[in-house]
Amino acid sequence: MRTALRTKAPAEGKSSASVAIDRRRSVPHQVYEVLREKILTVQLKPGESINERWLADWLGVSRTPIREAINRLSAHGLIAIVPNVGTSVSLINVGRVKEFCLIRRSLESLIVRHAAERFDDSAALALGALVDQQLATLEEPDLIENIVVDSQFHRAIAEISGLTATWLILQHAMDEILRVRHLSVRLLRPLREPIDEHLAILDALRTGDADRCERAMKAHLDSSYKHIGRALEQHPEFLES
Amino acid sequence: MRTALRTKAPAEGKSSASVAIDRRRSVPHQVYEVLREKILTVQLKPGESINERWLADWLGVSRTPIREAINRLSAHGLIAIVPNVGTSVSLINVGRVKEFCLIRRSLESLIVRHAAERFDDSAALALGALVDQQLATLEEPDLIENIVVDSQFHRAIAEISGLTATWLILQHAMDEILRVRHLSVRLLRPLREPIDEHLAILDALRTGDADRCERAMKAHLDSSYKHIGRALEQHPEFLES
DNA sequence: TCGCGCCTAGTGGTATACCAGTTCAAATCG
DNA sequence: CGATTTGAACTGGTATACCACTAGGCGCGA
Repeated sequence: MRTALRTKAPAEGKSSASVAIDRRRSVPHQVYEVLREKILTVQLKPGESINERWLADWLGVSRTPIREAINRLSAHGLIAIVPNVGTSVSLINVGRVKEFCLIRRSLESLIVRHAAERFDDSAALALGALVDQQLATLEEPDLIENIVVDSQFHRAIAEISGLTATWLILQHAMDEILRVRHLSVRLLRPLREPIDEHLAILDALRTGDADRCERAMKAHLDSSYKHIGRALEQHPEFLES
Repeated sequence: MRTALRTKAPAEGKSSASVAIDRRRSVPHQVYEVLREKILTVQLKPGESINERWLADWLGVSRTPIREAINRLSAHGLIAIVPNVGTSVSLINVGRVKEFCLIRRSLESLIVRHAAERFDDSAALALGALVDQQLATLEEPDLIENIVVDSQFHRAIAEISGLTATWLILQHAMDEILRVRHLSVRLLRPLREPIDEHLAILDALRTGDADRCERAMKAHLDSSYKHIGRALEQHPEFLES
């Protein structure tokens, strides 16, 4: 529990960060992005402790922006802060993940319905390209690239729908789900099924039939839900309570 | 724009705050609650500027916890921070409010369906009491009490459903809507219709028919949507762009 | 040897001082 | 008299020092 980030930076004089902080943009925002990335990809494992002072030294900034970033992550449930005790990457709460899947199902249905109304040729082109890109990932040995493209597909639909606030909310729910998917990223190979489901959604969007779109999306997310359940079972060491 | 909070505290030596900060609980959290309350009830009007240092003096704490609270409010869109310029209460973005109504419709449907499955006698009792309480507010001259009880009704359903994360997300979306409702709080009297709709939802819950519950909830929210639209039209001075 | 209590190191929380950028208005020059 | 410039006041952003509290190890006493 104490090792945490410590092992990574062998005390090289000053700020040996692999991730450079660019002073032009908001420092707290960059710290937030860096940590979020590392948590979602499970480079920072659930339960690992986080030390504000160490992070500050590592990134070459003061504790203040670090605290700000950590507070945001804590608000999203990715980090658990226990006053006077310590901060650590949140364990995965199974109930929470399942609830987020429900939320996702609900909001992505809303999104795809709106996307159906605003669908046009350029949207079709963009989604088609993403499906092709995802097909290419079938050759990859692990899931990592597949997950990225998969997320981009859903994001693209959200952009077509124009529901930006909804996407923002959804993204926070997705974070927890994404983390679970990354758990087994090295063990599994990309599958064909989800891509076929994406194609089904794209076909539905082409017809402009909102009900059909919603059905296709729900079918896709329901099958995704099963995979998530399996991934959770394989990693009981990261689960809460 | 500069007057803002200034006018309120006529420089009375030290910390003339009407809201006392209790050192036992988290200071930033309390500051957050105080500001959120004042923004949602439109005691702090959209567009009003906010001064960190003034707030810090007023509440008798340092700027650090103030900044933390303001950052959280900014993340939820209630406050707009412009670097090197100033911080102010966000103007109301009509598109955003409408989108939040959609999100609410979506998530409250999810919630009421789950509540239908977990509905029992004690739940019926609690909701019944809230409807009675809301009936009592019909005598009140303004909406303020009515809005509070109305929110409690929806919250109670969320608690019955057990979907705590969903309610948390929903609450953030509701904040923006609540602010709009408070705009015309002094002008309007409580109406009978929404209460009847609440009764319809309660009846549907009693039958345990999830589909019927969802229909009742959507009908309720759709009629609520119309009222919100009207409230927005009456206050163009607070709207964005 | 076992158990209790103290003590130190380390945590997050808070206060404060300083910095860079922006605004607005007064003063100065044409 | 008007346009321009310059500077003071104020903004949010950052760094740093200090504080209260906890955990866990170490030693002392039974």
